[in-house]
Amino acid sequence: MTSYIHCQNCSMATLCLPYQLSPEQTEKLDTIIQRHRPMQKKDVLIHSGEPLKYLYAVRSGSLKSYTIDSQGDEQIIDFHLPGDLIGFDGLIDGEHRSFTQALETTMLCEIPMQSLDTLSAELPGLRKQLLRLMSGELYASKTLLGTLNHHTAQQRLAHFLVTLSSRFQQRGLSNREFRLSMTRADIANYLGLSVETISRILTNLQQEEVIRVTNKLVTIESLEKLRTIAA
Amino acid sequence: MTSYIHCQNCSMATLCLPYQLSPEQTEKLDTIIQRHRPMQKKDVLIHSGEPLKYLYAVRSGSLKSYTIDSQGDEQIIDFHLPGDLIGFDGLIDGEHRSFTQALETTMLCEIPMQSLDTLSAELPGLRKQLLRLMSGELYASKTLLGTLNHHTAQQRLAHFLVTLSSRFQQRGLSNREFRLSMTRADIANYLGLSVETISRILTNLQQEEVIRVTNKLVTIESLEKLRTIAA
DNA sequence: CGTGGTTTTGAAAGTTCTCAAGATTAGTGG
DNA sequence: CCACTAATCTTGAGAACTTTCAAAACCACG
Repeated sequence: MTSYIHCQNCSMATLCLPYQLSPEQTEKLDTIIQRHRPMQKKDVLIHSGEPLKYLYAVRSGSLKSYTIDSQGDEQIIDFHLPGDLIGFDGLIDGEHRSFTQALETTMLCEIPMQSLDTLSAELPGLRKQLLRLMSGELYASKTLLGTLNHHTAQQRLAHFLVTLSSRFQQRGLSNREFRLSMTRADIANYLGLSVETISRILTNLQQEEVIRVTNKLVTIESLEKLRTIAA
Repeated sequence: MTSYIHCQNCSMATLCLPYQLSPEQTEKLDTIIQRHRPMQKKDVLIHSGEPLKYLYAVRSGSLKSYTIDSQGDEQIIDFHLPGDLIGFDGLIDGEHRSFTQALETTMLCEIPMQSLDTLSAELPGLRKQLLRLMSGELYASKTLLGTLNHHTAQQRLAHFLVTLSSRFQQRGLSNREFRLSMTRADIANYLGLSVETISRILTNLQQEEVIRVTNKLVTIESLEKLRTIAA
């Protein structure tokens, strides 16, 4: 056993493709997976329009996905945390549909699409998990749509923080205290608000003793209150 | 050959699961597909929380999918046209995540999820198309997210009409003139606007000679202008 | 320790919403 | 086929929320 990372000993396995696979099957999956070179903050992993040869799984760090609109502006559509898979939106026609950029130092696994397809013919659990992961992303995206459509700025930001909190918890991290790897501008863009509004609401939530914010570090003082606001 | 509908002679086949399947494979797919009883306007096909046993393909008519928020209000997340598949958001845990209701008289095909999975092990083209369809829905959902987030009410509605137009065109119908099976309130809800705003903007677009609206019937007088506005 | 990027805060300006009422359309039963 | 009722749609005016513009404070990196 080398010190290299394998699906068999990856702490994100239950969130990722191996979920539902037996140890032997996981080993099989592991053989098709490659490690990607480490990425530094601001490095771009995927350019929109590129052929989709690989899916990527986040091992550590975080990234944002975005499109560029007709005026050349970014439209952030996703933040990726460890255990997330990246690239599903390109399966329509085999071309990536968005850009993906590292928000901090980030490690990734690289999964050749073709091998994955071949293997999924053989492993029902893998097929199922692929559909589950896409379905989950679809669900998150539609939920977000509902949230943004029908909620105030404060509710949107609260929803964002609650969602982040539970994603960190799923990953074995604290759901009460975490670091925002994205800027306020990124959050604003993602939620369809202005930077100033994000800043003001963070200040408000702090005054109401729902959260505490120190630069990038967020401490949730009352998750209950935050959930109530988000509802 | 009976008069019954089969995948082999369905005009929506290229938008639906049979895309990429050979005639023999399509026939195989057809054997697992059942016809669903016709639905009338306001009939509810799917209740949120129900176990997902079937995916549904729209043959004719249209439907809306929505969730109910904590205040008991509808949040419309999708409109379904012929050729669309319904149910993908429930694959996470085998439970439907939203309600789906007919907007008019509607015919559906019923696809048992289990048989579909079994068959997809055998047919790579079916696997691929399943992923394509989900990916397409994901892409549409994220694009919409970007649109709603960063655009004005007029841009949103224009985008909605342009998207509908091209969906009708894909289905062999006119992209210049079509009937809105949903109410203004449904559109407003979907786009995160108020009914009044929808009404006002439709009037504006008419005055600017971009579209003509007579009740439910929309005629696009300048698709080019509409696209420019939507951008 | 300076420089650039990020965040915060204030005040004015816009866009969209809410409320209210009237007009039109669709659906139902006689 | 008409009349009636409920639902949908339109239009106006004031209110509310969020944005934009502007400037200062803060942080991070070389």
